[in-house]
Amino acid sequence: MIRVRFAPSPTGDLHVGGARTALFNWLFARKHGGTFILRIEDTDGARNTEEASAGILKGLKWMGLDWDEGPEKGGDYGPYYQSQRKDIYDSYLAKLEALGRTYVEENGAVRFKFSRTAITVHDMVCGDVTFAPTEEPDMTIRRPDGSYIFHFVNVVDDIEMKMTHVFRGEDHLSNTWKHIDLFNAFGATPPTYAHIPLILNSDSSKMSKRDAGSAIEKSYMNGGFLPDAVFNYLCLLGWTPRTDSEVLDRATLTSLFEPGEIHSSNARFDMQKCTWFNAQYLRALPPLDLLKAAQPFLLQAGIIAIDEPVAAAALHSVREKVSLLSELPDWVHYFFREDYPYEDEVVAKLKAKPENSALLEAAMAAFAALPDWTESVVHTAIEEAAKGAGVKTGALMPLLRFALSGQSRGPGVNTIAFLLGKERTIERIQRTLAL
RNA sequence: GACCCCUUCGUCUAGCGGUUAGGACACAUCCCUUUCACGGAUGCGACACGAGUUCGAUUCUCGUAGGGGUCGCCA
Repeated sequence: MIRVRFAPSPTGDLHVGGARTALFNWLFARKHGGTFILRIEDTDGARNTEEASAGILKGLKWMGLDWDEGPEKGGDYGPYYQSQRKDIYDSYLAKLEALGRTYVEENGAVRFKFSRTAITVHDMVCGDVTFAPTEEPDMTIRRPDGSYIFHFVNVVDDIEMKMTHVFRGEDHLSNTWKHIDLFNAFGATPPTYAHIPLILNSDSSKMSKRDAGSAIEKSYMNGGFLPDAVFNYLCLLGWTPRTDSEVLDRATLTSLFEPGEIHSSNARFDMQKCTWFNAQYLRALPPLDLLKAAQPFLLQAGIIAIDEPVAAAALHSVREKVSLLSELPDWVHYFFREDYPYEDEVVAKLKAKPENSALLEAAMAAFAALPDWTESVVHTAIEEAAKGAGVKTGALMPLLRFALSGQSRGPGVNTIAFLLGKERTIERIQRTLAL
């Protein structure tokens, strides 16, 4: 039975590196029907905060990385906060003491005596990596105040929680021999490791919490990204599934996931490509799902969508024009207010030719005479109005677009008119004629 | 400084001894078109360097250079 874990330390928000680490663990667990555990490594009281811990849970949930054991969930190997596991660590320390593998510093800190033998890490990504007997000083595993250090608790918990595999950042590879030394001391079998490549900024520096685009909540949740898109893009940073398309849903990514295919070289984060993925997912969203996803951004822009089907249809009509949910309000606001603003330069164009008013009036008359109100009927009416006025359809369309939306770009004019309804369409033309 | 990992278009990558070195994002041009987009087509663009192994290296080996990581009483 496969058991994997994501073990963040709550020193800040969930960032893309952490999310990708969690993602690979999650994929592996889900693919093999294993257990995905969330363990909060809050052993450093001075640096950990509850807000950060909550933020990490929030980010994971948003990404759809649900855990089987851990905070809010429980499980047979809890507690899942290391700050609550002191008794367990004490007993493991006692084992080490009994083995004569520890000694106490003058100030009370406890150190673990390295075996000082060659240690080989068998890694699913990097292959076998052998470290020569170390010359480093023995490592501290407990602070003078009695709290424990990462390397120690990490190993103890991986033993206690029966982890079978560990996917973690490659920054841990150089320390893994220390962990194996501990596993060996405890007479435990180390998990199978997979050290995954780091995510770098576009300038090749390691992406960390404070870098632009690193925070899941701030950059992606609040930035108008869809979780599926970020999930998809992050999968492709360090792993290439053997498929033609790169746009793949969770089920496909899960079934295709192979740890052995994970790259061993670092990857730079490309916000443009991540945004492109988002655009792909945005377009594929059914209207009501799009509305649901866009609601927070509409609300933020002061748009209250009362008529859900119409709002959904309005959003749907511009779905191919945007890449982010946050861009949607600018494209649809005029559907939700009668005092929509007019773009200045288009007002100038409209007034530049006196005959424009006559064209708009012709269109208005044609609309008024319509017994039905569908997109195609509206379209035909516009064509005929243009014909009757002796101009091309293409000359009338922009005028109507501007009258109905105040903008020079948007969905098809017949679509706008249809969604507004006959009455509002006529009112808007009148409002524009009065400019 | 020591040790570890890595090195194909600007970026993400395919390639696992013989390919016109393929795809995606971005960019450029054209087509489509009532706008903006979408979509379609085309183009631009890479094997870090040096030895060796081999009939033949992007591919294997070793160096060099470059990048990243680790060496905490952070995780």
